[in-house]
Amino acid sequence: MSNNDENKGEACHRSRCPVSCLLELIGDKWTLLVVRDLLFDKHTFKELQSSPEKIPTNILADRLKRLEHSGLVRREQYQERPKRYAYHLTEKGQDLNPVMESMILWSNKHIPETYKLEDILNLGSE
Amino acid sequence: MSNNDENKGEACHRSRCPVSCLLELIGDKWTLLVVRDLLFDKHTFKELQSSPEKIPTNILADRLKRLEHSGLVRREQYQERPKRYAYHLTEKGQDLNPVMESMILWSNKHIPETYKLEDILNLGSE
DNA sequence: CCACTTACTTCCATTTTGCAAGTGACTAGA
DNA sequence: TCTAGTCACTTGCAAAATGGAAGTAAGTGG
Repeated sequence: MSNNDENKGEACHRSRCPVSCLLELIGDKWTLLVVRDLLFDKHTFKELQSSPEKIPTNILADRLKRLEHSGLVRREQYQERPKRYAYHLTEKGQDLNPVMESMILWSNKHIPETYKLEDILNLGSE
Repeated sequence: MSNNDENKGEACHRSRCPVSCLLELIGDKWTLLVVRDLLFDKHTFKELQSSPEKIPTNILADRLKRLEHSGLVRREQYQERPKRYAYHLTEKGQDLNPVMESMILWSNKHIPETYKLEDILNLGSE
């Protein structure tokens, strides 16, 4: 990361459309799954890696870096020796909750067999 | 559409997570922009092509096919000679509106200079 | 006939993905 | 001390996806 990269949180946008701009941050098959897991109290690399969709580790590392760079996620050391890191959503990241919720509602209506919100919470505590 | 195509709207999912399943349909940088345009009354290939993000034509054709295949979009001929086609959202596709709205709210809050909903509607009528 | 339009398709170099294997730092046990 | 194991990644590489440009098919209008 050079100095030039840092002054703007983001690179130049394709347009000023809010949908387009958000898609530049989360527009792919994996990023929102990471956000989902962070919302549902998974915080270490290991925990994020072990989700049922089986995200490849290089993709996970990349997405965490991007999310951190775009200010949605904060990486913090939770242990000194050996050094271990945990990832947490910033407020900006947590604000994606309504997006996530509307997506869940859509899928529950249109894709049979998808887990309801309660199912997800129950699964998490098993 | 044959009977065979219909029973499988989709291939096998990565998981039964509603977020993951929806991402298999719209999880990329372009698909939701097409849905956005269809929501905002753009219906021909030409119109969709001319959005400010400048989607490549091969990607647009591919995304329209996928959206049609997953039942979010319907392709219909609106003119006989020469044959011309228009794309419209099905009810399933229109139901993505709340997702779109929550995304717009997020961007308006967190990304400066993004258009508000009114701005978008005004631009459309110019 | 020629230019022009719409709705795509094809070609191909570059980029991104996805899988497997490897690395570095450390701990705990024989 | 040697060995195995854990966590948090990184690296290598083949395969797939993307993006830009050019081409094509089917028409219209002059």
